[in-house]
Amino acid sequence: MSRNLVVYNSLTRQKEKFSPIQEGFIGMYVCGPTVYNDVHLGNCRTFMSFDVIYRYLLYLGYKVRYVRNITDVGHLLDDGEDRMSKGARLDNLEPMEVAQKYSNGFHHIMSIFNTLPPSIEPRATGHILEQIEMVKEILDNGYAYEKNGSVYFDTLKFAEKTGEYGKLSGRIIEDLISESRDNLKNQDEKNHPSDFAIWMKASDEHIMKWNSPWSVGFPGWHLECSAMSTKYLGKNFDIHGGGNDLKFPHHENEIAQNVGSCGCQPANYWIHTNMLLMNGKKMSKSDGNTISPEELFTGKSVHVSKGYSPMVVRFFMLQSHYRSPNDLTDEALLAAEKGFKRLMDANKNLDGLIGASPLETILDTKISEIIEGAYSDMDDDFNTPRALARLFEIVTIINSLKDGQMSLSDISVTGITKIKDAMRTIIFDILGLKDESENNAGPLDGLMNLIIDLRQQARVNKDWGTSDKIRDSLNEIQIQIKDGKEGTSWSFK
RNA sequence: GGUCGGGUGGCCGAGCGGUUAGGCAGAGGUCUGCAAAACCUUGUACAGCGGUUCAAAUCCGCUUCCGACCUCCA
Repeated sequence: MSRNLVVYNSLTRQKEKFSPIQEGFIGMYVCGPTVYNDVHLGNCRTFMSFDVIYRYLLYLGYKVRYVRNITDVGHLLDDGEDRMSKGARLDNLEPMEVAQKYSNGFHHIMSIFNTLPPSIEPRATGHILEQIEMVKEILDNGYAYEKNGSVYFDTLKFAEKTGEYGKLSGRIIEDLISESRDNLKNQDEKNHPSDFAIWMKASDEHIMKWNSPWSVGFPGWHLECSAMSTKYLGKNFDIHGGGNDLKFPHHENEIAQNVGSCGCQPANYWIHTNMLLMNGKKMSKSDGNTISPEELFTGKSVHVSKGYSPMVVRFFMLQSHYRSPNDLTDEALLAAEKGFKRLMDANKNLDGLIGASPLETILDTKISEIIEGAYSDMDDDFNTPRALARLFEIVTIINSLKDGQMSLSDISVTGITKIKDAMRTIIFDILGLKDESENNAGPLDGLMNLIIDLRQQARVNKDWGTSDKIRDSLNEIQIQIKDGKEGTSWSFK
């Protein structure tokens, strides 16, 4: 915590020095998925971005309560039907079955991408009471009105009295009047087009509904995040995050609900991640420009020429800043795959290195500067691409030491230890990458050692026919033989 | 149409007043029985036009192209 963390705050549109409400503790709320179908890669990018943020805050020594919700009710489609109900109707399942099924899938993918689980993962349906309470408070404060069993947030009145509405998204309420879409359900019940439902009366055929003072119905989308963040992090907490497509209306309305119920700003810092593009276009569930994690891993998609491992994908995403759009292309993934391998190989090469200088050297100093630079990059609004660039400078040094372009006497014992610590802390703890090649242990290793050994004998006997046959045959089954200075190794192609 | 954010070398992608970003590809070299792999070295850039400045990819203006949001989205 001695470092100076700076974060970009969407609320003020500038980088700000980060200081938590309570020294040493951080409350962070991130909008999670609506579990009505499989996660797509765009979702994954957002959660990986916040995973790195979470990991870095932990690294800095903060005790972080990371809350990421699961929305399983209240999210309306264009025709007014609840997403969950629609999923249930199509699959002939209970709504809770749909939610469970896709929550499981979501967790599975998140773990494949090596993201840490949040501290609390609350569900909207588990917090109906809290949401009803919040509707009451908003009504009591005069920022909502009831119409036919539904309750709407009064954006005009709220904007007039508090001047708060539109701050986050840079929206002006007059513009909202003329631009609002008019095809939403119960639009005619609203006093003002920018008003939004915080409680909706359910129709008879609606499956997910609860009793309330106003009607048998369900909470509006936006409300669950306001209620749950308040419940678990308090009325005012440190960080609120989400994809930047949630800025409006979701986050704007969330702020309105929080301010409207308790009179205080929910979060001090708003962090928004940018979109994942594919071939230059926004990746989105609704317009078909999408690739699922499985398709990407297996290569079974028209968008990729082959499969890419989860860590290659994670590395690829870390190579761009979380606030920049990231364009996923086959070519870019191919480049990331090679770069990631180089990074992992260098890390492994470290094991064989021992510094020979008893004293601190010029190289030691240079390395310390690079490492400090990498941490400074993380301090600067979690700049992972820059931190990664610094690591590659170290990669070159490691390889030069290993291959003899640099002498081991140029570096001290502690210099090597420093590199090892920093590489591992940054790559694995902070960036959350994993060395996937370490999963190959078992009988295969022994078998390969035997084959390599036999080939080595043939080579010693200058039996090139046999040695080349072994090499070429293995190559055909996607195993690559690598003859190096200190012996032969192998890997999957 | 409104609001916001962008256009950086063959590709991806940082930087946002003076410094080598980095990765991939390309070129040269090292190693090797040959090859592959690996490693080292290295060229190439800031959409266009003006302006401010000793100095601009970085600030300002205009032009042009692209993207996001504007009540489905992470």
